[in-house]
Amino acid sequence: MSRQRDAQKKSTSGDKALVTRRRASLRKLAANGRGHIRESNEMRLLQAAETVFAERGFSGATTAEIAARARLPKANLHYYFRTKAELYRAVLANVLELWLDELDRFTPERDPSDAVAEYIAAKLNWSRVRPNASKVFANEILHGAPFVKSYLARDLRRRVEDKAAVVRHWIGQGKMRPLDPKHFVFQLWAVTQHYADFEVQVRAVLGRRRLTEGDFAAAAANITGLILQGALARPPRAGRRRK
Amino acid sequence: MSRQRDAQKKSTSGDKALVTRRRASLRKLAANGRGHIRESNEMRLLQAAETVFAERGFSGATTAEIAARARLPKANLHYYFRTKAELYRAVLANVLELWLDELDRFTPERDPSDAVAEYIAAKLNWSRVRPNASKVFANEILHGAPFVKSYLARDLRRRVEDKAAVVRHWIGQGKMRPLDPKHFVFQLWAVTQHYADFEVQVRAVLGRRRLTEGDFAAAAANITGLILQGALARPPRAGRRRK
DNA sequence: CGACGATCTGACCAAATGGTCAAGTTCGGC
DNA sequence: GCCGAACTTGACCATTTGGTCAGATCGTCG
Repeated sequence: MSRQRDAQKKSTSGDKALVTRRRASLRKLAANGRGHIRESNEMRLLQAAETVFAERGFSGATTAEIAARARLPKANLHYYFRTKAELYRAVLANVLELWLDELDRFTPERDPSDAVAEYIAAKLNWSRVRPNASKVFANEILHGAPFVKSYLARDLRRRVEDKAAVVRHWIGQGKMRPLDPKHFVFQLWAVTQHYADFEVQVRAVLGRRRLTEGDFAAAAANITGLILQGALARPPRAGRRRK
Repeated sequence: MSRQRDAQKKSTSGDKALVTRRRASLRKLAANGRGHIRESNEMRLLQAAETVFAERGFSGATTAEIAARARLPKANLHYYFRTKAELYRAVLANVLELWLDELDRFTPERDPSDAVAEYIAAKLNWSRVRPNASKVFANEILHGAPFVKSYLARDLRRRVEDKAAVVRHWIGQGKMRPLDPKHFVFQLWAVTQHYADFEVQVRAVLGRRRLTEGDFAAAAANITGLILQGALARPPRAGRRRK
């Protein structure tokens, strides 16, 4: 819980006072081993909210539906989260935390093929096990990122900048084709998130009622093959020598 | 206008009576050379609606805002489009029409590298000149495609089935690597739409206030390079010279 | 146990919003 | 210029919905 709250404080600017008050309250309670009711209820609300926000978007979601899904009276929801926006922010903070770290597989020492393959597998796995997180984020971005614009411009941008340097390093080593590192990252994001965000379309085209584990395996294999062959430098042997 | 209406009739099941009535009225007027007021106003409303739906989603959009953007009183909007849902359907129909045809570049006689490169360029171009169309569609899919689910399962699925056959043909000819054709199509969609749907994120990471033509050119080059090298069979001879 | 803060909740409210309507005004063919 | 149809629009309404509140209940520490 506190992880999520900290992330929230980091990534959003509004409601400082509120957050501070709530955190103080939490700390005191946590120290006493109390507050487990709060923790449990916030958990349920966040989970319900993730689902409802994913299905209906921010405006389409109603606090009544979220509360119902969490099996709590609506007034209780507003006891834990002052406003719908605050609840939404909390959900977003969870997702951002999830997303951000995956890029850390990109380090100069590693082999790009390993790092990229792992990244694809990991991201695709999130799309499978927590599609709603992905959808909430996608929805937020789609509508202009009103809540996380500053986060994107700060943290995310810096992070991608770092990873772009790594990719450039790999290129310099002759391990990858010369390509634009940032666009390369966009393309990784695009293909992996697609299976969560556009799930309905994928299902419709494949004629599935639900995407199976096999579908995701096929997707992973395809993406990995495409990206690796598309982005890695061709192996120097086999009669061809590059660089 | 009639194109859009037909597409709408094809792709949605509800409101048959309404559509029929409106179409009859339209036909009569068109025959007399009248109805230009209707045409012009519907146009403005559709355009305004595309923007607002893209920015706010279906639930977030208000008929008042759409009307204001079209510089018409709200009651006037409801004169041309009975309900918000009907207006939304009309916007969607426009987009679907736009999307569907691009896949037709995939024909067995063509060279896959040409077809794919063209497709990427075309799709990316739509992302640039009509990002809102893409966003409306993305939003619809993201939230479970309540209005177009049947369209996806019918028309789109068949279309992709066809094109998958073409890809298989190319693979059989040794022009492409053996890969899953449908997933290949998903990946094409993903990377091209990303630049419209996640525009804010792309802008934030690139540090742009607006995506320039140059950004799109870079994206196109990168995607094309990645996909072509990733999906085409390696040229049999060592000295490369294609086209 | 008694106290006190945390938690719970039904009832309520004001604002926003989709949609209606009736009384107009304009248009274009005759 | 007349007439019916197309179009316009301010005023209005019912519903939905985010959020409030006061009073009740619970949990636990001293």
